[in-house]
Amino acid sequence: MSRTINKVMRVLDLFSLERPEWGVSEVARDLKLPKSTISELMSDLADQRLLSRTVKGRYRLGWKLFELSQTLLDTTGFRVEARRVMEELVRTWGETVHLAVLDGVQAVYLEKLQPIPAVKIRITRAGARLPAHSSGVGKVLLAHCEWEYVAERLEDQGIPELTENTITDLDVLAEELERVRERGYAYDNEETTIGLCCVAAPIYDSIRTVVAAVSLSIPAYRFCPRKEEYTAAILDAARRISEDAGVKLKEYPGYETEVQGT
Amino acid sequence: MSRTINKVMRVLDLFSLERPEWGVSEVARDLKLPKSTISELMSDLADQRLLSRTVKGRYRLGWKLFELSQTLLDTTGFRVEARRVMEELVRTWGETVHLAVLDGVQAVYLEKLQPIPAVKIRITRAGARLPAHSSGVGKVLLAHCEWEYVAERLEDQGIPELTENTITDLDVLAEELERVRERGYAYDNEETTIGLCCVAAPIYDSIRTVVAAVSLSIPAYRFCPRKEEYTAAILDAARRISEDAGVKLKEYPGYETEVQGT
DNA sequence: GTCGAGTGTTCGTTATATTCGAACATCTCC
DNA sequence: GGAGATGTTCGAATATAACGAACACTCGAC
Repeated sequence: MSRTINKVMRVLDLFSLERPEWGVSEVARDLKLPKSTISELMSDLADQRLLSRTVKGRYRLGWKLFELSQTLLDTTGFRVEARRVMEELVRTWGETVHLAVLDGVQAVYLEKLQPIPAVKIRITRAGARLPAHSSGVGKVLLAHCEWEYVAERLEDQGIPELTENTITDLDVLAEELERVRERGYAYDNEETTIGLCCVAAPIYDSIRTVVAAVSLSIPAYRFCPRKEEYTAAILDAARRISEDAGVKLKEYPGYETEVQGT
Repeated sequence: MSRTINKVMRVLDLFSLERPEWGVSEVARDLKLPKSTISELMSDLADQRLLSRTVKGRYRLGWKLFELSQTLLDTTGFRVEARRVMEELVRTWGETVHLAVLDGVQAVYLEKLQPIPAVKIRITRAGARLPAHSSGVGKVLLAHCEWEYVAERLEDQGIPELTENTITDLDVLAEELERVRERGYAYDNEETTIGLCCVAAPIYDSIRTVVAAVSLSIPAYRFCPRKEEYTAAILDAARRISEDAGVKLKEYPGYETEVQGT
């Protein structure tokens, strides 16, 4: 593993919402590396526009990152249609809608659409990265990976327990993912946040690979009595986004109770 | 300059709208470097999530880029208010609105809002990077940099002539930027694309530094007769976005001076 | 105004980590 | 089945990033 690349990422990862601006000395202190090393590194990163210099010789993230991110987004097929369908979901149900992809064994949230008087959901936002095993979208995405790979990565990285409902046992998770695969959708039963439930369904691309997941996130007391309606709604949404990608999914898994073989 | 970082950027820059997926051999051939070097490099980048592996061992840009880009955007103060005001501009005038920042001597477009029956503007999109000297937003942004710096960079990188109206002479550009500074806004008189005009105004942050620019882009035949109205509109928009950033700009440059023809 | 502690940057040498070609394991398509 | 792709692994040679010290500079306290 390239030491330079590793260091670059450690530097970039320091920049956060709370702390969007760093000086060379601060970074060097935080990473316990010589000032000179960091100075040269950050200077190089600024030359490449991965960082940008502020007036006072300090640094912020650079616009090159936005550029690259934008070509990534613009070449992500389902995004436009997903956005359209998600807006419709918010209008119809007045609840928060999420769109996420899988990265390793973590869910990266691409979009978060909220109704106007929104229930505050703290932990998610576009660009957030959350452990996949505890959320609706995450479980949908994990369910369509090779279990071998998932199990290995989870054991390496640990299986954080976000609430008392979070599944932290590998065997239990395996069963849960099997269930998700069979029915074609996943519930989050207050596994990420107490008081918050969620239904999620997979988005397929033209070669029938699961590429993303959408979900409705709803306070538990409102969710439980109308579970079936929400489930039907998110399945329909996911199906429409998938179909827009090119292939008719006549037997969209879960929608007509057909099970997709693996 | 770190050779590794340089190589990383050359690799990342290959990924484009037209070609969002690359294999190791393709990259190696394109960059004229040994396969093994590229293989290890791209493998490292994938480990860091700057790239992601597709099913067939090829690579796409990784979601880490989106993550970083998102924290950059979320820590960019003017963006939310800018978006609001821009939407209003589109509704009111039915024309395309751009928001851009300066990166070196190039303008990076953060946002492009179009009316429903849009005049097709090919070269801009969110995430696009264009030479600053030829556009309205670009000239506004350059006008508020040190001329020394701008001149040096332009001489290094060359001053591309996008249309017959593009300013390609450094002295002429210096005068133009002086004029832009004085009046507080810039015109693009078919300097980027023939047939397309533009008015742009600067966005200030709380310490009165120019951090971005907004513009109205309008077909020449529609623009010329109503130049003054458009100018007043974009100045008002820029002022409102700036004021939202914290400081009252009682004497927002150009706002209370008379609008002059070019 | 002056000092001192902070900042970011530059430099030269050393050792380390990247590089590269060849060999390897797969895969795809005639 | 084989020819030509692909991506990956390996070890040795070398170029490259790391480091500490010295530098120039800014800022605030006194």
